Order: sequence, then C-alpha cells, then structure tokens
Amino acid sequence: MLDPRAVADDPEAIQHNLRRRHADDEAFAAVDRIVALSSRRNVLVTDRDGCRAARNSLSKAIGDLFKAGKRDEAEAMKAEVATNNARIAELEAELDGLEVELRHLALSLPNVLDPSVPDGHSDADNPVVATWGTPRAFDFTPKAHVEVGEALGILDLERAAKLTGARFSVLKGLGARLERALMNFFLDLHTGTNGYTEVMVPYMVHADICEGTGQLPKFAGDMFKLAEPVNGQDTYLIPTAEVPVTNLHREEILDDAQLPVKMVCFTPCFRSEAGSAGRDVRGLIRVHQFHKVELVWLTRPEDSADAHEQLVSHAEQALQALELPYRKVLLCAGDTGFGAARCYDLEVWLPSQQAFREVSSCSNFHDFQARRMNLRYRPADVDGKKSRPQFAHTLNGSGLPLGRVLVAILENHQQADGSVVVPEVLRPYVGTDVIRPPSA
RNA sequence: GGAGGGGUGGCCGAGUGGUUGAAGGCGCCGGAUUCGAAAUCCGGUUUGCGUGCAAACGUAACGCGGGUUCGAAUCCCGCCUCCUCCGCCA
Repeated sequence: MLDPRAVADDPEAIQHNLRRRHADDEAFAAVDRIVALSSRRNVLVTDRDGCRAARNSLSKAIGDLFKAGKRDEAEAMKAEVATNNARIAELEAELDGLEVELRHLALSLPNVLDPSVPDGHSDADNPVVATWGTPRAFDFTPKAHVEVGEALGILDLERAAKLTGARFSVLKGLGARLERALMNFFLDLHTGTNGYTEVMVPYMVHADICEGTGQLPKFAGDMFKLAEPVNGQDTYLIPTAEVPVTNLHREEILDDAQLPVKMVCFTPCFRSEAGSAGRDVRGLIRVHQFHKVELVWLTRPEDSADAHEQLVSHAEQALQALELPYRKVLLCAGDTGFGAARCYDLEVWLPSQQAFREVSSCSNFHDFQARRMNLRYRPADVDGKKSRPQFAHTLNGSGLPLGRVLVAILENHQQADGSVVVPEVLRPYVGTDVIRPPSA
C-alpha cells in the first residue's frame, strides 16, 4: 500500500510510476481522488478534534458543577454538549466513509518501482543479468518431464486426475522420495550457512492476512477460498508461504537488533490458476497444488537492497548445487508485480522446450507490505534519543519450488536409456545415484 | 461439543463511571553518588492522527466491534482469543 500522504504530497511522482507500469485509467483516477480526499480529511479531523476537546472540557465542568451541588447549571450545560455531540457524530460519519474509501484507493495502487528498474512493457524486455551453466548437448532427443517421469513410474498424472482432475499430480516411489529430498536439501541449505530460521505455519489464513501481502483485494481470483469461514472469518488456502510468513510479525514493532529477520519455510501452495486455461496444461509446471521452500526477509530500509542481492544469490546457490543451467533476469517496469518494487526472476533451462522457464521470483517490496500489515521496527537510538518506529522492508523469494525443480532435474539429467542421474548433493537424501526405469 | 475463569503499558500487576495514558513493582535509558562497579537516590520511559519550522498543543487507543451516559478501562450486548475440567479425536 502506498502512503496516502505521500500520494497527496507528490501526485506527479506516483503518476510517473503508473506510466512506467502501464497502469490503467482507474489507477490514475485513484491518485486524483486520493489527493482530493486527503485535504478534505484533514479539515474533518481538525474539526472533529476541536469538538471533542469542547466536549471533554464541558463534561469535566458538569462533573464539577454536580459536586458543587449546582444541578441546574449542570443540566443546562448538558444540552450544550448534546448539540456538540450531534456535530461530532456528523463529522465522524463523513470521516469514516472517507477513510474507508481512502484505504480502498491506496490498496488499489501498485508499489512505487525502485529507480534501478529498467523501462519496458513485458517479459521480452527484461534484461538478462547473468547466466549460469551451459545447456547440455544431448546426443538423443531429450524428452519432456512427463514422459520421463511416467516411463520411470515415478509420476502418475492419470491417477491424480481421478482424485481431483487436471493440474494435480501423484508422485510414487523415488519420485516422491526425490520431492522429499529436495525439501530437505533446500531447508538444510538455507538453515545452514545461509542462516535462515525454519518456520512451519498454517496453510489457511484469514482475508486480512492476504491483504497484508497484497493478494487481496486485487487478486482474489488467484486463490482458493474456503466455503465456510474459519473462526468467524473468510479464509483462503495459502498461494505461497510468503503470505503467512511475512505476516508473522504484523502489527509489531521489532527491535532494531532483531533485524534482519530471515525465515525459511516449507509449505504446500494452492493456486486457482484462473485465466491460465490452455497454458502448460500437462505435467507439473502449472498446477493447483505444489510444494515450495520460501525465503522471507524483514529488514531495515537501508539494508533491503543488499538483502535482495543476498536473497537471490541463495536461490541461485540451490540451482547451482543441483547442476541446473539457468539465467537471472531483472524484471522491467511493465513486468514487475503489483506489490514489488524490484524483482529478479530465475529461469531454469528446460531441454524439451528449448527455453528458460521461471523457477524463482525474488522480490523486494520496500515498505509496501509492511504498511499494509503495520509491520514496524524501532531504529537504534540516535545521540541517546529514542527513534520513532518506522515501517520495515519485506522481501521474499522461492528457494526453491519443488515441482518445477523436479521437472528441471528430470529433463536436464535424463539419459538415453530413460534413467535420470541424481545430482550429487541430493544422493544422500534420495539414497541412489540414478533413478532407473522399472525394467532396467 | 459441554461447564467455568481470564484478556490493562516491554513484563508483572492495581483500578469506587468524573485531573486514569492509566497506581505500584520489574526492566530499560539518563543523571547523582563511587577510583570503578554493586547497592541507593533523582528524573525519564506507548502508539496513531491533526495543527506547527520547532517546542508544544489537541485528539484517540485498557482483546475487537457496538450500546448506555454530559462523561466509560470501569455498566450492557455481540464477537475473537487464552486457560482449567469433561467428552471426542490424529
């Protein structure tokens, strides 16, 4: 969420940002409306507070008069308070409506892009920042992951469809083992030298939690909403661990010394994939349920840029350890997500598609999410003076998703005989060097 | 699911409807004392919003929401949540 005051103070800057994002007319209208509402709001607040001050002093006077036994004067004064209270009620009614609208408008605006984000319309304009590894030269035609997995008897999409239809999967034997191995490897990697604290969290969260990270109100269609409220509130299946984990410290004031908070979390992720009909229909690339190990940071504003580089490097480490060629792109203005100020995507090479496909999205949100969820910290004292609390910065990135990485392993490490070589770092977890077809 | 008891500041813990943003204690910060420290003493120690260059002033907040009242931490209603006991259960 943008600070309505910041919007009102410098609408040109916000409009410039919207142009860079190729935002729609509605967004520009929201800026104008925020400017108008903000000045009206300040008038109302000043007015209301003045009326309240009058009421407070009158009430006190009434109390004193009663004590002094001057009942008549007190009664007369009550009438005065009554008219004053009616005025307060009027002002509050207008103010309440206005503040609801202000928040709604502020929530609808995308984050301000970091100055370092390049101009551009779509993913075609994202500059490639780095590439790692060389796509393997196959002396046979590499198969797609579905073929590889089904031939190995470790992937069963047909039976998954019996359970829940398309876009679900069943892993068996070493396939399931490989998925579990990835989970453990990623968690061990990040809780080890990378210094993340592992957390386990609920997979269902209330609507305000989704608003905190930015999924709501704009992207309700991407999530699964439970038909029945849980504990009295609308509840959603989490689309990513980012949602519960980033919100862990919402409405708190963290101590400066606690930062940065670095958390790693394994969860299933549930996505409705509304509007993606016909895209990546087969296999594990685009599904309604997948597993992911997510990295989340809470930092001081001045530290978030550096944290962003570290975060993406941790995700890269995982790909490198698995010997998977990838490239790193910096998303351009038009492709950067709604809440992100700056975002790197890691794209892994898929031989069957002869293309790089997204496996990790590492974003710095600046204070966008923190403001939504009222997540603050108290900066260290300056010259012995206590500092005022301010919003933290939040970041997150996949480190990494299990399903898409499993796809990449099956495709990149497949051999002519249909077997798949297990990357060395995974062997202790999988318990074998090679996954072989049942007949072999 | 049934019965009962709680939710007050960083923590513990008072609070009769009217100088209670909130006693007292702990913790923390500053100062005094000390060669230094401990102990002791003095002072300070929530957050949001508005006005203001600032100092400051005003206003709001005692789980959340509503109500009664001139005035609510205090009375009433609903909800959330925590604890104890019974039942059920992975």
